[in-house]
Amino acid sequence: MKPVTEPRWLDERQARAWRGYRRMRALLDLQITRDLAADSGLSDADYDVLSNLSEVSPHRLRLTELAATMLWSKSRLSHHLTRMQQRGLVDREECPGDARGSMIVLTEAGLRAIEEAAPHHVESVRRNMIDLLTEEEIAALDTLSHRVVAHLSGEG
Amino acid sequence: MKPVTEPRWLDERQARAWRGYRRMRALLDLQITRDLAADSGLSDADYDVLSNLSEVSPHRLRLTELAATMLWSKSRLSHHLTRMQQRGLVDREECPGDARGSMIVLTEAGLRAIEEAAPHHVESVRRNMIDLLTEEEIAALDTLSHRVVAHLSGEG
DNA sequence: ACTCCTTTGTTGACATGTCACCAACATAGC
DNA sequence: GCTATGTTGGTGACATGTCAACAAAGGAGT
Repeated sequence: MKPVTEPRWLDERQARAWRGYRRMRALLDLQITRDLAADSGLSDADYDVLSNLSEVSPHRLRLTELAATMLWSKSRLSHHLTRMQQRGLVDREECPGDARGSMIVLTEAGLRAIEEAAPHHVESVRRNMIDLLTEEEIAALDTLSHRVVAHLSGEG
Repeated sequence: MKPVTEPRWLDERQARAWRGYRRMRALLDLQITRDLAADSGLSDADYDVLSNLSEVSPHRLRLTELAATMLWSKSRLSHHLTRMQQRGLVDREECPGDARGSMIVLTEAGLRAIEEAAPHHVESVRRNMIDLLTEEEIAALDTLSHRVVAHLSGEG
């Protein structure tokens, strides 16, 4: 009276693809983190924060907005920003029109950091992933990932 | 005298693919972690450890071996095993033939845990990823990921 | 204005991962 | 046997992430 339904195990190719994805994910992460640290002294998290801030017009965002964009919890972001603020990469400003709010601002040093880091980072991404793929594979990855993202964003 | 070479930025499709991959990675992780915790009370890390142990013949591995398979540092694994050991999922035994060594053994409870977790986990993997992809996309992901893994394993 | 509910960002306690270092041991070459 | 060197697993200090609780505002309905 236990087995609800026989589980639909993955077939060989699916299993290979899944394991490959997981392993690529792990190794790629390690390598890109290493490169980033060596080239720029930034962590992945630092780079993400700086990158998102530098991509908006007056280099500033509400904490909540930034957290939503990055798929981070507000708590995690707040903690991390405290550390980045101590290093002078970002700053907190009062939010006009909402006294609770906190505006996260890219500092001069932060801007310089991301501008110096970006070229190296792109090189790393190319070297370790993008340049290893064919046009078709890039297209497939594009389509496939956006479909999965849509699924995961849409429902729970 | 600054710019070494003009960085080879990603073109539009490459950038879309890269961002999509990153976002899929983040969301998929969150979802699978949530499902795993809800269905089995295990973390990703727990599942990985148990899964690797259950896949070898006498359900036991040297710590170093296990760490290498999982791409974890020995330190991380040692810490995590201490916690899992306190929960009764694994055990440490002396290693015959190498007095330094530590054999990591799957306990009865650990075996039961992974056996109960596996079907739910596969369902989650299917629902959130595999079943969303076409045959061709799975094939592409398989090929592509193994090429990247080979690159990252081969050299630094 | 007042109540009720939500949102915002922060904090502290705790879980987890990283790093540098260490003691115990194995192994090779002498 | 003995020494030099590398390996194994563990440890503590610290960096980072998670979670629940919180104070301070905002905002809707009346």
